[in-house]
Amino acid sequence: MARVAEELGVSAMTVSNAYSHPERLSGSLRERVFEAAERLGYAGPDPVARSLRRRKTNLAGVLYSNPLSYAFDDPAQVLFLKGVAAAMEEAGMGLVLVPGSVGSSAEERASAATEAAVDGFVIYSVADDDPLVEAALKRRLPVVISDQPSLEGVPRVGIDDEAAARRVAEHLLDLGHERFGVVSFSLAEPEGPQGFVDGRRRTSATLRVTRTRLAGYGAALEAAGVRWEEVPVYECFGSSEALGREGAGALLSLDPRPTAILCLSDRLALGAVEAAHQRGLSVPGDLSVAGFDDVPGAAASEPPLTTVHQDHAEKGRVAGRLLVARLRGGETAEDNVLLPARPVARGSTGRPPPRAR
Amino acid sequence: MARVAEELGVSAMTVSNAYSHPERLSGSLRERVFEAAERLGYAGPDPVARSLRRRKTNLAGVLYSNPLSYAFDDPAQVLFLKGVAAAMEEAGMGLVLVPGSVGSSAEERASAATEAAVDGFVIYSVADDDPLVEAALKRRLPVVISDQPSLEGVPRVGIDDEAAARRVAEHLLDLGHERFGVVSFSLAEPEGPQGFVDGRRRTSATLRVTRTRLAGYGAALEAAGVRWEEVPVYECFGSSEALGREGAGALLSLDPRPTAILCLSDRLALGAVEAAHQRGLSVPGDLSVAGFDDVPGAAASEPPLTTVHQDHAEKGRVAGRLLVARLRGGETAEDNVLLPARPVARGSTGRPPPRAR
DNA sequence: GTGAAAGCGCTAACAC
DNA sequence: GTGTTAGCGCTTTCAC
Repeated sequence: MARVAEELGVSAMTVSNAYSHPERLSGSLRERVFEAAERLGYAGPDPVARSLRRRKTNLAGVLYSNPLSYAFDDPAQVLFLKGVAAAMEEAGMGLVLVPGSVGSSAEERASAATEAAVDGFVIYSVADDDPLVEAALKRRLPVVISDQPSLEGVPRVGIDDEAAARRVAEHLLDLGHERFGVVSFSLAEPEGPQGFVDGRRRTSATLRVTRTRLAGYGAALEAAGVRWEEVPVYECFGSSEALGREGAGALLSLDPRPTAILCLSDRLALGAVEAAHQRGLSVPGDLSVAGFDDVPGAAASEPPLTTVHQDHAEKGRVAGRLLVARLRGGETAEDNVLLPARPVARGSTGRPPPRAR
Repeated sequence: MARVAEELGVSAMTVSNAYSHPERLSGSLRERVFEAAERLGYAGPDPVARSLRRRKTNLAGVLYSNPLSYAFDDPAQVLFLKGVAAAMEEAGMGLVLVPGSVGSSAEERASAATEAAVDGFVIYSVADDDPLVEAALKRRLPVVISDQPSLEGVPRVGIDDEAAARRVAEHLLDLGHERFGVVSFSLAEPEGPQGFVDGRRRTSATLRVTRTRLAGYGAALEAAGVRWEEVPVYECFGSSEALGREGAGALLSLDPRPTAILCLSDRLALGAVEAAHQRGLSVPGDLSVAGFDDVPGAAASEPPLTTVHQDHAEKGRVAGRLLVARLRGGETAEDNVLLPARPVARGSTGRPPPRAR
């Protein structure tokens, strides 16, 4: 910039103004500045220096606990990102996907939050005790959390997971089911071995969404006289079709076999349906399967998946807008947005097989 | 930082070193620095100031010409982003999604490239004459282009679009088709009215991918004695199922009706299949439809879609790695990576109906 | 409408 | 091991 100023015999300030405050210059001088810049190969004010001086980057960071590329595998997460991106775009801001975790140690993850040059964070679905959260908060930048954890004084957007879970379970109960199984994603980080989960781990899970959904299932089942303690819950460390197959496979090997499987995500549920088919069981004839999320594809699967609908893109959009509001307006009212979610009964659930009643 | 240093009676340099060069400090002093920082609410070196001083941000920008949220609608783009993200994560870098374009004027788009605080750009599928490209190049930062445009001296990763298009067209020709129609996405930006495209616009299109794929179709058809000039090409301004329905609808209203429709993307092709079904035409009985991209879902559609397979995630990964290599290694050999792409014949193409032969 | 001074928060380079 | 100096490139403030 100094070189451009020198070339023209004006001060650096004038060059700066040409870019940042056009109205403070005569049109012709402004033209001359741009022309000289072009000649000297000056592309305009350095964004980093400008950010330092202005004390804002115009960038929002998105933080989650998985490797970046996972975020693009899960349709629910993609929709969420889409919503956040839309909100940022509205506000003329960019989105930074912070490198999650190559080695993925807790420390490394925290440092991602510490070292990101952003004006604020959207934290997406992270464990209550993830050091990421503390690190982000320590920056004293505005933060909005989606889904989890739920933190005093930090705006959060999510759904009523417990009520939604309760209502899918009730749907299955209404159909007459009595023997249940659950395929869950992680209850806590870091991940241990996969497998069946005892009662203590169920209630002490550090992933709020998992804990709350399980609590919802439990409440519904207990209310109907099913002993929740005895319902097998298989914990998978992730949320993919393959894991759902594995989890449901374990449940279907039990004797007696469940007639209904509740899954904490649609991807797990889609895998559960596959597992049933592999064993020659029909869905919903022999086995009912319910998912959670209503991702695109749930309605189109064979059979169409009973699940809980929620608007993931909207969740992201709201989270993004909440962050922008904080960034712009300083302290707004404390927000804790609960978006609607409702069970959708489709073809994958039906009455239990006669011999099982 | 100064406050922390003062608190401890050491220099700012020592505090800086505690964070950036741990080995230059005694362990105990380092501990004391962190402890004082904690007490004073200092979260560590400001990332922006650090970036200014070190002259690197550890961020790569991704540039495309559509609004950010579009990128999350198209499965091919999501996979591409996933690949870029994976490459960045490998390198310990973050990814910036630069706000495309609310008002979306060319100038605004260019300014996104001018004002992004990044170390380099991945430019994804942008028109030859998009000012975005010039703006990014002017920054003199490393740039890698995916798909388009194709620029002297700028590394590019893509597929051989022309050859791939030629081969799908040949597949249809081999089946015996003689009456073709094409559903294309945009030939140029900015977008004009949708509709049928004349020969001049076909060859002067500024979107290289579109131009090249059309050229591939044309070459195959001409070689088989079909007059390319007379093949109707319907241009849609985007690549969605809805647009594919519209474009195919227009083609199916022609008399004589095409027996084969070539689509420049799978989403368009999926829409074309719907359009046929709406009209009571069977695919491939009455109409053959071929797509391009082999997105997840193409194989699972009804009927499974004949298309051109390419590995979008790999494309993103290669683009990302190329950028990282430039960033790290300075000038590497000029790269122009062509990834494999091959036609995949599935259920949506078959022999033309007897009465049409 | 233009410019001088000051400083955003940090760290490379080099002493000690 | 620790400190000093200097400066990354810009813009806010205020004077002219």
